[in-house]
Amino acid sequence: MEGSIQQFIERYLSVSFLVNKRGAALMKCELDDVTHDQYYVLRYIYKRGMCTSTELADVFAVNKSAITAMTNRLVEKGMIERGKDGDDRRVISLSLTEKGKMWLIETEQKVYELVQTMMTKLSYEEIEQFIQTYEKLAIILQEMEENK
Amino acid sequence: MEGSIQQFIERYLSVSFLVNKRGAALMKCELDDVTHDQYYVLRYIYKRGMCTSTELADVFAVNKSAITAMTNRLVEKGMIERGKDGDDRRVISLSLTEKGKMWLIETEQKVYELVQTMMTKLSYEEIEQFIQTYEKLAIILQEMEENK
DNA sequence: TTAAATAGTTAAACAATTGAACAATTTGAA
DNA sequence: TTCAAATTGTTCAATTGTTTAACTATTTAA
Repeated sequence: MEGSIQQFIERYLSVSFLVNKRGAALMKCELDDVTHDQYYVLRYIYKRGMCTSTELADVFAVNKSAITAMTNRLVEKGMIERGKDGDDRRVISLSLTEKGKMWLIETEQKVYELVQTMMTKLSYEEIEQFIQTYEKLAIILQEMEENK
Repeated sequence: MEGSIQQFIERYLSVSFLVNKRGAALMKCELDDVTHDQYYVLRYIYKRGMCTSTELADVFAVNKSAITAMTNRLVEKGMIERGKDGDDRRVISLSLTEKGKMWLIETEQKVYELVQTMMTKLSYEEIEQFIQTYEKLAIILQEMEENK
């Protein structure tokens, strides 16, 4: 049993790195001017409607100054805009511009096709099970981060 | 059925990004001076015993010049060494130094503990199934890359 | 034999990231 | 109520990973 766990870990480390790297490389082809990380930031803001730097830094597990740099580039590209809102005058809200929304909707289409091509080589049940476990891992990781 | 696939894609995009980011952030704590990417390069060379720049560039899906930059840093850190060998005098072989091997073995221990903490919250069967599907995805991605 | 292909490097540019220092603002305890 | 501590976001300098184009050295093949 011990040996098997070791092998699981070994296989997991190898395959997770590979899939991430190769997946990112494939996605990049669909993203024009926008980088892989920027795409995920745009996605996140779009799904939230609006969010703050601190929230992004928490979600993406990076420093706030990294978020400042990224959002600067996205503002320069006309994809997002900063706005003051709410009672707390320290807080700056981030939201997609019309251009940003248009771009994201178009791009999601292409990315979806890519992921779909990948997924339809698996059975419905296998996908369901895979994603469920993946989601469990996300929660476990978050707990591990908090208990540190 | 159509709608479900859409939801799978959405869930997959969200969760894969999160797990990668957070997993990398947790791992980084165990890696002293070495970066996340450098760790995977060291791992790969160690498992192979020896390899070339071109091979690394293929496996990691990046340009050869990116590999040159990374290996330069690893040579500066004393973790790997370049050697000429074989008949083809263009080829430069990369292998771990003694220091590199020592470091990797120690670090693998810590990383294994981390991954183990994560995995032991799942059942044996669930891990097995998850990794199997993950490995299928790696193969599918490689095929998609070739057919392009 | 020589033109094309291959292995690796270099240099310039950009993106992502960290850490430390900072300004503006809010919160909370004495 | 007041003032020290905490929070939000920014700036700056440094490091790393990456791409593209141009280049050198070497091998392959027509």
